[in-house]
Amino acid sequence: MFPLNCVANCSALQDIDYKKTISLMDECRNVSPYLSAFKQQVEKMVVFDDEEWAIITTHLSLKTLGRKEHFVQSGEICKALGFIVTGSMRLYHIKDGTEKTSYFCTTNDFITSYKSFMKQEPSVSAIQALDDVLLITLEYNALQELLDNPVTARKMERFGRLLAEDLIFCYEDRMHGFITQTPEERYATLLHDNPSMLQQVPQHYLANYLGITATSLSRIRKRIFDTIKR
Amino acid sequence: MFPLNCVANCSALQDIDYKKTISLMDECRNVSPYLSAFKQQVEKMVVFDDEEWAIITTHLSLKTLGRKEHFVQSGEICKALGFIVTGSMRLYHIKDGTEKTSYFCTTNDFITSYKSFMKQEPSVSAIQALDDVLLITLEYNALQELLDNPVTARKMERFGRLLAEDLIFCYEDRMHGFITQTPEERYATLLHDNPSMLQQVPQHYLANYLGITATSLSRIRKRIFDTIKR
DNA sequence: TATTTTTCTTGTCTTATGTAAACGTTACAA
DNA sequence: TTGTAACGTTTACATAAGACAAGAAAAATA
Repeated sequence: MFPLNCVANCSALQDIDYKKTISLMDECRNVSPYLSAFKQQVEKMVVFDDEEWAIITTHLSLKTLGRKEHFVQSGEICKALGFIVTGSMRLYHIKDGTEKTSYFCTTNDFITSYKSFMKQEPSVSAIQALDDVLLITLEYNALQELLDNPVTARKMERFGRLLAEDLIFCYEDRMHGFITQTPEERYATLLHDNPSMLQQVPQHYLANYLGITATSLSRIRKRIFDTIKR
Repeated sequence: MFPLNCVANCSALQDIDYKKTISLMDECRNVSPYLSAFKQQVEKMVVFDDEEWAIITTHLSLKTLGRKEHFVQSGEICKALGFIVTGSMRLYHIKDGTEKTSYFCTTNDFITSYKSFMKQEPSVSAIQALDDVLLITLEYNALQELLDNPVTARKMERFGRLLAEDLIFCYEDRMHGFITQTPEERYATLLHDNPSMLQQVPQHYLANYLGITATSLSRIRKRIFDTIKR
């Protein structure tokens, strides 16, 4: 297991020094010990053979983020697609100076600021670690190389398509909830479909995700749990 | 120009007879006169050469829908990806017996019930024509053939990826609106970014799209236009 | 352990929204 | 012309949500 605590111990360092430290540490680190979960998730979509994996692997990097560190800042270009080996993250927007969380990712999920990454333009959203996080990353240039390489091109296009489609399915469901359900129904649905998320994530983040305020979510919870008791 | 009025004139016929009529009419119709707009939109994403277009074209069909006719019904498997040559359509869900519109498409847009089409499973949403509509369609099996054909496979995978990505960009923006904006701000944004849509679409559909009731939208409009007058 | 920060709940007040129903207008068909 | 259906607006009323503030509880940190 990767010693995540060594990251946490550095968290008093300033942002910039800290990042340098990590990137130097990364140089010495090989992706391979953490590849199995990554391969497993990728091969749910496309099965690559050994030759292809050999190429892909050389295009991957490891990245560690301490709690509250950013994968992308708002206004920055998102440089990589991430795969979360351990930990969890949130995606948020800034509105009137306050943060609005709109998405969560956890172990075995892929994460990126999609439009920013694919178009290499400044991101409107930021992505931040909720815990200490270990990521496998695929940088934009590395992805382009895999899409250009005749050995990997065809399957990488397909992988990209299926990854995008999964995100669409997720958005379709979520949008469906916003259009057809009340905030209370959306919370109840989440409680039913994804109870683990509710325990891992601070409520005020969750409130944003549901499109309401933290105050309102607290009252919804009270309403629901009072009803259950009765 | 395609004589859409001939479709409208049949609209008194029962659903099932009507559909038969149209499908018979379709047999005699060649896609080619309507291809240019389609090609233009596709080639914003991927440029196909003549040999590839020749193959693709044989996999396309034409479909006409009269006003209020359905492209997909809720619970049905969505059989095709559509490209709107003329007309406009809406996507809606049913909640407590009432319809909730969640998406609009118009000329030069691609439309499908994504999850249903890609997984060939029953659709949770329905897609209906708002006008008389002329569509170029690509059926699921035809798409699979293009993805299997070595001549077209690589570029079709890419086309699929880029089409999916465009939809993600659209969802990202929309979700951003739901998380960070009030209904009034969402309406104002739409008024600014897409004024033509507001004029083409009935307000009660628009209200659903914004996540509010028609009553509330009417009040919002009154507030906004009163403010402008002052 | 003690202290600080973050998170959650509660209360009050104000405002926006949903529901349901009524009304006027328009488009279309009988 | 008349009738019907669809659409947009308005009203009254009840409810829920937002803003703001205070305090409790929990978690992170020293």
